[in-house]
Amino acid sequence: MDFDKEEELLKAYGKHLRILRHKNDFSQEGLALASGVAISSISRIERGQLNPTLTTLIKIQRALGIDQREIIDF
Amino acid sequence: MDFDKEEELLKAYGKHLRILRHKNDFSQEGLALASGVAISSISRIERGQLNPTLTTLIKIQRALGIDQREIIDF
DNA sequence: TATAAAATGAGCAAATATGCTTATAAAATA
DNA sequence: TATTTTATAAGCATATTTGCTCATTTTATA
Repeated sequence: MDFDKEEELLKAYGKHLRILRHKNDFSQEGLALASGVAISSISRIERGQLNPTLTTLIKIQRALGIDQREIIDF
Repeated sequence: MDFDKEEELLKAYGKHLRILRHKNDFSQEGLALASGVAISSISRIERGQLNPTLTTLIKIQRALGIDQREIIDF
């Protein structure tokens, strides 16, 4: 990352994910159960403390029932 | 991952990335230099051996000069 | 306000991503 | 065919992701 700091990018992504989650009426716990991703990971991703892997993103995207493109459109 | 195996998903993603890279006229080395992602990582991602993080995906997307959505549309 | 639900925080272990290097192999081109 | 470019492979060290658990805090609701 040379333009943005990685830190800022992850924070921005966290906000995006939180909005998606709320829009689709999930609590962190509900999303964790539906996706198979640990609630602690979801919490950390939303706070910009974790840099999720592709498969984690796809698990979340599928659980939310959204389009693949939407998960990264932030 | 309950429907697909994670392995298959990463393979499918690797194919997608390779196509994007060729479409934009990059060698693995060129993409590595442009993105700051190690060539060994790029090679492993394309072969489905590595589960890239969000920031790695974004670095590659930016280097390729493509839309954010395109990097995950596979 | 009191209670319940939702989210954060911290710490641990295990698995894995990343970058680096060197050696080979495969593919493209002169 | 010979040369060069491109890609694979493997191994190592380091950093980080992930899941787990428990305690605490914050937010929503009765």
